[in-house]
Amino acid sequence: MCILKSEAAKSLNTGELKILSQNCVEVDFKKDEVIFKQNVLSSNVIYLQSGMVKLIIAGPQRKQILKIKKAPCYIGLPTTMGDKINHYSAVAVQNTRACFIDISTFKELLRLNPDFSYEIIIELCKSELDQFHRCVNLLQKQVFGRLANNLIFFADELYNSDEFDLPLNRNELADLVCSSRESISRMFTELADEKIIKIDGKRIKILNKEKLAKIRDKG
DNA sequence: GCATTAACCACAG
DNA sequence: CTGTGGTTAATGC
Repeated sequence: MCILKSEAAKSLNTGELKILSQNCVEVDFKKDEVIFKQNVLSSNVIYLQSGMVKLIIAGPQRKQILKIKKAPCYIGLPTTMGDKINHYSAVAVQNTRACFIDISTFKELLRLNPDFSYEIIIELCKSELDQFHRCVNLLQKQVFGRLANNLIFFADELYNSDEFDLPLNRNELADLVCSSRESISRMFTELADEKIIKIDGKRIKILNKEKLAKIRDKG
């Protein structure tokens, strides 16, 4: 049962787990497949079992990548609990296995089991703090700082390695840091010239993390 | 004024 | 899909 792996689900008893497993469906997604779509009615909370996903919202001007999320985690909690329709879309960035949990089942478990609810609240709070920081970064830093910030996030949080394949193309990176495709290109070549990173297509290697961190902090 | 930052356009691999 | 050059607008000494 996939959900067993979730931190929150550890606090469920056998009966509750049974309720969960009977109202939960596992689905595999290939890279670029849409897991859920903005503006459509949503009735599931989704637990990511493996893989990686980008959350995208269509803004007033252009689209915006909200966040890259890596399994194991829940996605769509705010968008499913907060309203009837999805406020953003989720698209697989790599092959991903997800578990769809019926919203009424999920609510029932929240009601039945305080430990489960507690874990969910913790996750949501962490995520909100995260968003606050992201918001300030986006508003107060220049593009270089925002890009460096995300490169370090990829290395430290997503891949646990200083060498990795970018989960996004240049255009999407621009959508992530509120910039333009051209600026991202230029910055990559500049960072490479200064031997701070090495680039080969989507392959990135961070050569000088101290300098990169300095760029991130200075903005 | 002059420099810097970064977006938009166009064109080329 | 990417990289580069030219242009341009906004902002800050």
